[in-house]
Amino acid sequence: MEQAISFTEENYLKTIYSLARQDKGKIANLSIAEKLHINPATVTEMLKKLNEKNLIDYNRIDGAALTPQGEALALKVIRKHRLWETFLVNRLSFTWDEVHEIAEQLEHIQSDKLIRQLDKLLGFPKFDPHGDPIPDKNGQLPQSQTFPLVSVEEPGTMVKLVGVANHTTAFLQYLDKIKLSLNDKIEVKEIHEFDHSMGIRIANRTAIMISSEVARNLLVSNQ
Amino acid sequence: MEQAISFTEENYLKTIYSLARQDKGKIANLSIAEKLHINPATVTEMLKKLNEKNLIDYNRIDGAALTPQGEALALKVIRKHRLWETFLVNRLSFTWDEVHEIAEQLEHIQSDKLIRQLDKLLGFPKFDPHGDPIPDKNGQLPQSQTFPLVSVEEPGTMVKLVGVANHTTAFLQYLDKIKLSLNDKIEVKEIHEFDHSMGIRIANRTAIMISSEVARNLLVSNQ
DNA sequence: TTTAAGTTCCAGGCAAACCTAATGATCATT
DNA sequence: AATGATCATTAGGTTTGCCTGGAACTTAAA
Repeated sequence: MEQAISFTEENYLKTIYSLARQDKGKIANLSIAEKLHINPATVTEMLKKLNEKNLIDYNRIDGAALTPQGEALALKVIRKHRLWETFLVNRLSFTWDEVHEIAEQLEHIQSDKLIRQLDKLLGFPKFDPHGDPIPDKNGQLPQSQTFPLVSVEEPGTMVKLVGVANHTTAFLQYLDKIKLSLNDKIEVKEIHEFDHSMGIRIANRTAIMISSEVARNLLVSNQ
Repeated sequence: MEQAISFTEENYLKTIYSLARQDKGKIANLSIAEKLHINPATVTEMLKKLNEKNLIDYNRIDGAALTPQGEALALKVIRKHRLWETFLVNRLSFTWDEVHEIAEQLEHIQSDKLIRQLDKLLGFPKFDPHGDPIPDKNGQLPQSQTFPLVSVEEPGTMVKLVGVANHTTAFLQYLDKIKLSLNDKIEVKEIHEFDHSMGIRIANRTAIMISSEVARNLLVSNQ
């Protein structure tokens, strides 16, 4: 019994997956409704349907959690999304703030061979242009110990930008403006207690100031 | 007033375009219904809708014909389809009998920049893996004077395979089996009057027999 | 125990894309 | 000019997928 999954259903699974990452645990109806900008009643309906299809475990008290099948499907969609983003940036000269919407369409294309070959063409990338990990064909996420820049407490610390936690066009274009790119080295020069703003040097250039909000959205690793 | 076009509507436009190529002129309701395997009443409904949107000129007596806008849209979809097929074969190692269904999905992705960049990546190809002409970004089709092999009347004629008129998996796999590929040289050795079957030599190999049905679906050019 | 927050149930709606069955129009031929 | 064949249209449904608002319920905290 091959059950077809609609675009909408795939998007719900993706949303539940990403909320579960953040919130650790079962997902409330309302948080899905807010994220997707739809009515909570609509969410209830869909959650019941996904529960029927064994893609989530759902009850009114605990909320929703992906079943293994649901998680596999969510990871597959995420894999496709991130591979397509990588393709768009690496092969078709898109900038990192342009690719999300197109990838939202491309992620629903159904063809296992297509995604396998695309992965191969791109050289089996582990991270997409935003630094997000790309699940492999078995749904395994590459490990990376990243942390938000804002959590650095010692001036003088050197880190490397490996990802962003905010994918909005506005934020990405801000990074372009301050000429901060993935894999750039960042040295924390000063940390201001009162607002957690930071002075940083990017790739040994002149130091600049960034707000704690920005620092919160920059994911970095040691060295 | 940007009016959204659904997948289904795009498919109707494509169908009308291709029928107009064959049948020269206005398209009857019934021929669309047969091609898409749907009920004529359904077709009537959709044709009225497309007429409303000024994508076709339609009345019950003459049938349907694409307006300039409708033709431009049809050509755009065909362009996308054929560029994606080219990408799949040239970059992702697909065979020519595997690509149609995936391209049917990919052709509906909306992004002008995507298709422009894809075209560039592929080196602005003029023909897809089946030899079908790819419309350029202005909807212009490259010219090529091809004719079906079956129309050759003189034994000894040398031609080149430049396309196929039948895109079914069965036919394409038959061509693979007899090791006939695009751009192969074909020499017509003998023509049998009674059934129009032909003896041909492909790329100077041993001669083989093909039926007139096969010869009808092989598009060739001189030299 | 009351209230607020969250969830669900219910009734309903809407659009897209398809169907059947009956009716209507057109045309070729006699 | 009549007739029958063919094709198109109308009318009335169905299904799928998505959505809404409002009433009612549950739960947990004040």
